[in-house]
Amino acid sequence: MDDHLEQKAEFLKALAQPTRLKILDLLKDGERCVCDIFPAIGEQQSNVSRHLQLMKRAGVLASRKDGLRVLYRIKDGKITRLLEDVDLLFGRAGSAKGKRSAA
Amino acid sequence: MDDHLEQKAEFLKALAQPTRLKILDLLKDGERCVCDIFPAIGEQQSNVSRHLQLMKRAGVLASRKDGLRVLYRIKDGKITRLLEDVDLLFGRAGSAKGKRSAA
DNA sequence: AAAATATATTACTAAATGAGCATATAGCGA
DNA sequence: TCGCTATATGCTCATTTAGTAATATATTTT
Repeated sequence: MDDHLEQKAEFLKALAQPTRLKILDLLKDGERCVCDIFPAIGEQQSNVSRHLQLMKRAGVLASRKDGLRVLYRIKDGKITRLLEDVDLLFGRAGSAKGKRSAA
Repeated sequence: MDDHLEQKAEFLKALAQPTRLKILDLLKDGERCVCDIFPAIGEQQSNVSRHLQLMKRAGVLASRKDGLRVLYRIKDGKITRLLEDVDLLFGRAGSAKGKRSAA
């Protein structure tokens, strides 16, 4: 039972960081390779790679290889929903893209 | 826009810690004073007090005074839902109490 | 007003975190 | 095979974090 707590905390912690939120915001539109992500958010490749690993270990992301690249994606649509729900808590609709019904 | 990211990260971070998850698990049944919380989760009063402050600042909790005591509560039912949704992600129903429909 | 109770705050310590830079590893094309 | 590109991994540094213990600040009761 305490084990579950740890896992839950780890999962939430994986979401709870600005750089990672930026990455997730990109990935909500579909899978992307590291080479796309790090320029898009203005962080170093190594830094982004680490954040991706961390989120993967926490169960937030999944990945697959495509030749040289590694494509990352959000593991479960529910996670995207979750993040949108957090936005709603702050009276924020999603970041103007890929929104759902609005109610 | 980056401001919102920070706020979102702070909010999620406030949830992403085992001791705080224990506190939230207690509070989902209703408001509680510090004096009830800290023995219930086996942490020091000062430690719990600081976690409560942190969650309050992050917008997770609200509080009111009742005589000597301070009663804390989860600020918005949506937050409780959010935490339940995280449980569902791990194939966990809520912690056996106060569950909703079960989907 | 003094004692008792509940909560918040401060100072300290150990551990975790995020970022940078350099380097290692893996897969592709010549 | 060699070089080129993409990703992952050490290593270090500065900062943040969770916890403890001690103390300060209410608020109630006597």
